[in-house]
Order: sequence, then structure tokens, then C-alpha cells
Amino acid sequence: MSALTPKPTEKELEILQIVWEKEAVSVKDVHEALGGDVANGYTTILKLMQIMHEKGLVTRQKSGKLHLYTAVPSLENTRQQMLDKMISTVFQGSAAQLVLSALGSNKSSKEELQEIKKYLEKLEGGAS
Amino acid sequence: MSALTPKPTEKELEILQIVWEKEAVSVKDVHEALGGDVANGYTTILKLMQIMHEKGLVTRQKSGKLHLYTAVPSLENTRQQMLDKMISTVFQGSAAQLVLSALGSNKSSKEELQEIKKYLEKLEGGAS
DNA sequence: AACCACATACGAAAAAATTCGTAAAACACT
DNA sequence: AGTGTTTTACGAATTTTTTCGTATGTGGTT
Repeated sequence: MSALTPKPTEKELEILQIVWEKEAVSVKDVHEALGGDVANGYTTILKLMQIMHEKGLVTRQKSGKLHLYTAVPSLENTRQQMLDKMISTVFQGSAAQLVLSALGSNKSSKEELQEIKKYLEKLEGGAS
Repeated sequence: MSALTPKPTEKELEILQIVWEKEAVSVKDVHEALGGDVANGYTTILKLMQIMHEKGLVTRQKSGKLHLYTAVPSLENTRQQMLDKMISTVFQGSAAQLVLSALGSNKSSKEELQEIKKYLEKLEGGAS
């Protein structure tokens, strides 16, 4: 087991998205990526990122006069955590049901469906 | 456009789970299903359900001295909404990626994987 | 060093979500 | 009608999350 990071709040997740995309980002980067002052005040984003730092959701390092932030939890882990929770809360614990629902909305291309099928076949070869 | 129900909060979602399972439930039912007083005070659940009623997440009808609650948003719609949001926030908009993640970590049974495969084949016949 | 632009720190307010104590109402039974 | 039990109503406190104003710091330029 590792020292887990707390579950990000909704706004924190928005910020993490940007941080994941770009590896190391300034507050300004995030603020702009989220739509600038129209959407959020600069100090609002700053404060959020400071809190995220306190919580251990991001690390940061000085670069000149500004801070560059990096995500601590990986995108994959976060995805997994969120999926698990969703599966247990609205899919009766069945990952398969979630998959069927996700496929059902018809947002995947033929190529993607192919890829999924290939992956399924790979799975069938190995684990239970 | 229809008058949508607001997005349920986390606790509200816990309650909705019970309501979905049982069609029409009393506060007592929900309270017990969620673990009784150990987990939540009775009036806490009651209050939450009253708020959900105000918000339009549930309807209710009197039955003797108590109220029986029914969910307004369907389980399917809620699932879809939650999936869509999750896909857009942590899966770069790709349902296929979500599917791969959900299959990857997990223990879906061989039978479930088969079912998914079958469904995929059905999909390939139709949509793009 | 004085100034300016930009970045951070801090504190506190506002908003949202959760919890619960207390009182009133509804029904059942005597 | 009176008493007891269950259920609801209401108000308020608490906690969590989000927002932002103001002050302070930092580095570059003159």
C-alpha cells in the first residue's frame, strides 16, 4: 500500500486534467486553459492549486518567480478509482454492466470497437 | 428540452440507489438499508430525502402516516449522465478508452466478457 | 534604489452539502 | 380524551468546497 492522495473535488479534477495534459504547468497555464477570467478568477485557481499542494495532489517547484506544478496521482490511477466507485455505486458492482452502458451510447467508432474486441480476445486467453 | 433533475450529490446518490432497487420506499427503509444509526442518523436521511423531494429527484405519496418515495430520474439516465461526464473529464472524450480501462483492471467473468463481445458484434452490424 | 509587472500568500466570505436536535403531527390503542 | 410510538417538519449548526479581495514577495528594467 502507498500513502494515498485524497479524492480530488470537482474543481480539483478540472485542474488536474490540465496538469496531466502538460506535465508541468504554472497557475497561469491552468487559468488560461480553463477559460481565463471569464470562467474563474486568477486567485481562485491559485488558491485551489495551493490547497491541492497541501493535500498532496500536486507537487511544485520554483522556476524563476513562479511555481510549476505536477500531478501526484496518475491519470490511470485516478481513472481506476473513479471507475471503481462508479461501478459500485451505480452499476451494482458489475464492470461488465458499465461497459455495456458505455458502448450503448454509440459514441465509439468502428475502429475503436475493433480495438476493444481485440483486447477482449487477449483477456480471454489469460485471466479468469 | 425537458426540465431536468439536478445532478444528485454524493449522499443523494447513495439514497437513490436504494430507491431504485425497491421502487417505493419509506425513509425507514432507506435508513436501514444504509446501515441504520451506526452509519447515519434517521433525521439526516429524512432531511436529505425531503431536500431531494424539493429538488425533484424523488416524488412521494402518503401511505398511512408515512411517505413512500420513488425516484424521478431513471437509473439508466443517471448512469449515462455520469458516464458522459466521466468520459469527458478523465477519458479525453473517448468512451472506448473508458471501456478499455474498465476491462483492464478488472475481474469480469468469462461469461461477462463473452456477453460484451456478443454485444460488440451486434453493434458492428449497425452504427458507424 | 525606485518602479513596474506579475506571482504568490493569506484570510475570510460565500456557497454547497451534510448532520442533527427539538418540536409538531399522525395514527393506534386503551 | 389520554398516552405512547412512529413519522414528519423545521431550523440551525457543522463541515466541505469554492471564490475572491488585499497584502506581500520576486525579479526585471530603468
